[in-house]
Amino acid sequence: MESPEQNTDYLDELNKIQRQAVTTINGPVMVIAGPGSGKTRVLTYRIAHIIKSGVPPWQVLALTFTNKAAKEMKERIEKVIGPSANKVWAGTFHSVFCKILRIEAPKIGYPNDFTIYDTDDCKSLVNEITKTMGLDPKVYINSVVRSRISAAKSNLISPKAYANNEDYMGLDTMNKRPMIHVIYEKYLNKCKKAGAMDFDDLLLHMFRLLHMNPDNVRAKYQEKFKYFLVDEFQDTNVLQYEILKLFTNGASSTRNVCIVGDDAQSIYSFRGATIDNILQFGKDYPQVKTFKLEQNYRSTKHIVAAANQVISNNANQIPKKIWTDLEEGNKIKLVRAMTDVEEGRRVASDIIEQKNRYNIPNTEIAILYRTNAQSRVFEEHLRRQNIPYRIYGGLSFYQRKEIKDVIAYLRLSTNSNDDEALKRVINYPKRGIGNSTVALLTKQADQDNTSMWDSIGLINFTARASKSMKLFYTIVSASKEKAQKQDAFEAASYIIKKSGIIEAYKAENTLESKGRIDNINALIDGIKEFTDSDEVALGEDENNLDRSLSSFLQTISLMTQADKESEDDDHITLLSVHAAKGLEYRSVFVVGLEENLFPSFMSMSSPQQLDEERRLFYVAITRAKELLTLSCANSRYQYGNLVENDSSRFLEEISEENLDSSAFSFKRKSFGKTPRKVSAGLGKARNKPTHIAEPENFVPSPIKDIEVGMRVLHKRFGPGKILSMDEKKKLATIKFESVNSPEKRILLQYARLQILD
DNA sequence: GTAGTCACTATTTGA
DNA sequence: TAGTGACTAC
Repeated sequence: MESPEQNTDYLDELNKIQRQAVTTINGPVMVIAGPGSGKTRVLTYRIAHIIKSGVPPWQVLALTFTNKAAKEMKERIEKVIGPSANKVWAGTFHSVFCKILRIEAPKIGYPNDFTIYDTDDCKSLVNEITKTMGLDPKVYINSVVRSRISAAKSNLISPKAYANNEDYMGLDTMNKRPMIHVIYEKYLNKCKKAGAMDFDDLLLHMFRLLHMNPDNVRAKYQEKFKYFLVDEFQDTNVLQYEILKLFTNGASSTRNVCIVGDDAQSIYSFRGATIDNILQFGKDYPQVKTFKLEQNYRSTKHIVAAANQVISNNANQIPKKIWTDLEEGNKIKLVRAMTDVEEGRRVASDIIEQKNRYNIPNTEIAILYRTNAQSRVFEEHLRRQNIPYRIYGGLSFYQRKEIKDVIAYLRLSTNSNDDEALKRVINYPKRGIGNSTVALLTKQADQDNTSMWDSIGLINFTARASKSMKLFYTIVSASKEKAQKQDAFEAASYIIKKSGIIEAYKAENTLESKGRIDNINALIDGIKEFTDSDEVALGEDENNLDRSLSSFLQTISLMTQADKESEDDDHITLLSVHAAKGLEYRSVFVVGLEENLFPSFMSMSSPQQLDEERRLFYVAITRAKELLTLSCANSRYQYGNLVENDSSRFLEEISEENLDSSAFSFKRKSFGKTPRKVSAGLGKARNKPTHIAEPENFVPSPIKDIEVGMRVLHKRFGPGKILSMDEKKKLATIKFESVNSPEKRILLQYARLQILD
């Protein structure tokens, strides 16, 4: 362990205000950190400084929003203080609370091995509840119900409080959904029975634990953690802030809490974040010392000036002025294209030009858009120009079907009450447990108010179902035992083998199924890595590593795709503005700057929402270090229609002197108009057809002429050969040439084929 | 169980 | 337009 008087060279790397923010380690501190102001540096050096001053690392709790931010922070602390850095409790809100709940869950009526329900599980659960309640799924729209429940949780409103809350009930009644509070109550109940928590619950139950304070557990953690840091505080919701207060505000707490944030970069109010927390912090911690980091080390003068101009149009902000010492740099370039296709083409050719002229590597270039759907045109042109690219967002590894299936088995083995996992795999691989049997099970469990697993023994199934059920029961029982006794890798290997999933895919024997098997093997490798690693989740005792399967499952539930991103690849990056927060690139393209797109048409109705769009634009342009290009199109295809929009009002908020004079100035007619629909259905030539057949030439042949061995054309699958057919000429087995799947069974009556030769 | 059809919908997204 | 979920008919 380092001695306190060790060198503090790192302080020399900080400016005066940064240094104050780093060295004022006692008492409440608020750091308002503009973009590029060295926020992460302050945060990490502050932690290093705390530890250098003699505080044991495990007394420091640092909370972030993304795993990536947490990881980066840890790595940077390690550079300053060495390997003891990994004793710091640094992680996302969810992962840290998950760790604590894993130890304390029994105090609030949950098992240690609780499962974490992901979004799909929640969807399925809400579906089941609305169905059994006989509610119309068109009225009780799944996503709406879930977001209402989530909002209630994030604002600490219980089902009972919900039912008595005029605002919530008023809105629900107005939308003809007065039963949401009942769904909410059932939802909580079902999760409890299943020993499951959704993402919001990790926060909610953390709150309940500290609030209800069984066995005086609050004192334990107030005793344990002496120094608190919260990153991106502007993105916290009410619940998160209340938890922070419970941690820091008690009698035995020293209230050494530092929050870091930027009200101008708050872009998540749509999911419950509230800037009020920043304002409230000053009231709750009146002795707070505030530091404003206003010097920007990232961007050149033109970019910083533009950012200031844009954000000054917002009402209500903490006053500050971002400035930079860096050079003037290039002016901001505007690209005005006629169509979205032209926009894509010009951005791609500009990228080539920049790479040549300024020698910018691909990894230092990013295209930022408001909606993910915009990425397609850019992909096409980048591909055409042979520029390698990668898109952020999309299906993560853990969301793939085969991985979810395997994980469902693993989940069931550590917590057999996990109904969602059970429903997923009870008949996968197929073992003859059909819908009616599952329905029977659901009903019984509902009646007895138990889990489906516990109901299995109580039902008189038909002979066939009973046999299948016994098989399933044996598999899971054996798996449960392994999960108890062995480490994650050993248990998982056994369970996966026992489940028969790999055999099922092997039997399919297609390219696709081979890929799925590869993915399952990759998962097994991942589990091996987890078991061998010494960075596994900390148990009760920091030196005692928890290598159990349930620990593994809880860890991966909180991971996302971005977490396993390989950074050394040579590619440019395409991502939404939201996803770009916290990142920086030498050259940034912000595209689609049109009214109704950016700002989004969804945000036109209220000034508050428009301000959030403006903050989003502010975040977008401040990602750029040297080169910033803003582009818009006169017309673009949206939902299959050609739509004309004025260029974005945000462009007019940037002064001419910061803009490239070679670009022509903008004349817009008026804001706030709905998009003009120009024409419909002209999009035919835009995208290459995904199928091979030419629809124009397609003439289906009469069924009677079709024979085994013929080469035929299918409208969607293209040419193929008929391998076999039943006598009545109803069903044909066809091998298509162009499709990666081997044989398809086609009903001739419906599918229509054209004989080719 | 599966292929095909129909109707519907359409920000942003972390864990 | 494109993707999805529900439904249907074998």
